[in-house]
Amino acid sequence: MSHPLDTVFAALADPTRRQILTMLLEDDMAVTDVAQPFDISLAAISKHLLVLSASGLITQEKRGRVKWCKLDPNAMRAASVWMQGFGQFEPIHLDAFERFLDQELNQS
Amino acid sequence: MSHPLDTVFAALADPTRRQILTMLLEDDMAVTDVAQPFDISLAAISKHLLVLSASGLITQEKRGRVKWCKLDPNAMRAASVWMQGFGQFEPIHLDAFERFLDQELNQS
DNA sequence: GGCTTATTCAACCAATCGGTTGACGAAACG
DNA sequence: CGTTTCGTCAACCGATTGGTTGAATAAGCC
Repeated sequence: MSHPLDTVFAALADPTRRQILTMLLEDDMAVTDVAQPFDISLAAISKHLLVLSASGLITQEKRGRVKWCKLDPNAMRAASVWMQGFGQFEPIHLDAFERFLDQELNQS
Repeated sequence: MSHPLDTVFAALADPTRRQILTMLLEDDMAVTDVAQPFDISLAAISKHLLVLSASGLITQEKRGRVKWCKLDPNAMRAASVWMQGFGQFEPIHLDAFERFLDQELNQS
């Protein structure tokens, strides 16, 4: 019975889990493949993935004997929105938007 | 020897600490005043504030016998940038930017 | 000087966390 | 069929966490 943001931020607080998330950014992965770059046990990785899916940061789908892990952007978006709600700093991706803006302005 | 994001996200994972941060959004506060809305001990609040300042989310300055707590946006910005670096979702404040964009495009 | 207020320190506690190991279940291979 | 591969489960471990209390420090007030 804890706030969703509790579990999302807690999940993000661990460097192994953050690295897993960045790996999943490239492509969906099976549990064993996720574990490959780390030198901790497969069981430990399995637990990390459980934490990530419990927080909603990833989803897991079992096809045959392999379980596929994929990013689910919703939870991280919620956390990001909470932060932005703070309004203490300029919106991110300003650069990208300015480039886009320049492009739009100069093409006509 | 942990990554800065470890401590920032860990600090954000606690609802009491997040509430303290939102309180500090209104104004700087003394430790005792921070503690007032919570029904946990002052010592517990003091520890929470230590966690927040260790992570860089707030700074504390002692003037006389009272210690003032104020938000420091840098740490949260770093965390927000990390999230946005994921690029899995539209940048927040898109609305504001689109309004700005429209304005720029239509004024010439 | 003596009381009061502000805050931290120190010791303790139960619960959670990140990791291990070994056994287990279930799907694929030959 | 037997074996290998994929992944989880269960029990355990030491460290950390969020809380408590009571004492200690330090600054302001009358």
